[in-house]
Amino acid sequence: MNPEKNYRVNKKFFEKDALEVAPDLLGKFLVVKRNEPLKKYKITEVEVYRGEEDEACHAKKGKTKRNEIMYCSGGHLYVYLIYGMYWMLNIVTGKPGHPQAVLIRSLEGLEGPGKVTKYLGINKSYYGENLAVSNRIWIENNKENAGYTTLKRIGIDYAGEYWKNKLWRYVLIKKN
DNA sequence: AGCAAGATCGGT
DNA sequence: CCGATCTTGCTG
Repeated sequence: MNPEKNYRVNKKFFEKDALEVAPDLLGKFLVVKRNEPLKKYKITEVEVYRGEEDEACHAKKGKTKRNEIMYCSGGHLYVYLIYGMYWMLNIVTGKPGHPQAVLIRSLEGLEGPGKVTKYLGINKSYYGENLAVSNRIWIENNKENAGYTTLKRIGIDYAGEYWKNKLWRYVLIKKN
């Protein structure tokens, strides 16, 4: 009997559309196994990048060596370096051939996508990792229901107004 | 082969 | 507001 198995989010969860997965990720736990003891970090802010038509999405110009994992089935990790310094942690969602991913922007007490990866030690070696089966990173369910707000995405001035204005950033409402 | 840009962050 | 820092992808 492996207790971990009862809590890990399965493959099916990630194979839904990014716009459905993103809000459902809020409140759940990101678990990274490095040095014991195992720690769980509550996901508090995520952002959706969805499809080749999305001007802000890395798949906007089709498949490349960097973004090819986005064309795979949901549950894989899309990790890339930005500004030569910060790793961005994304969870691929949806079905194969429909490039989309959810960026993990903040964890409880750890705000900022660059800080999340730096603190957790996420780097290129996590590219393509499968959250459904990996033994060093996965997502765990949380029973508490999560209220959230939607906002515009950050840092995508290069995308046109239409895509810039999409309310594809999801933030967990803090409870007092 | 060369170059511009980038889903960020911390310090002025 | 500005610089750090380097991989990627586009151009020639």
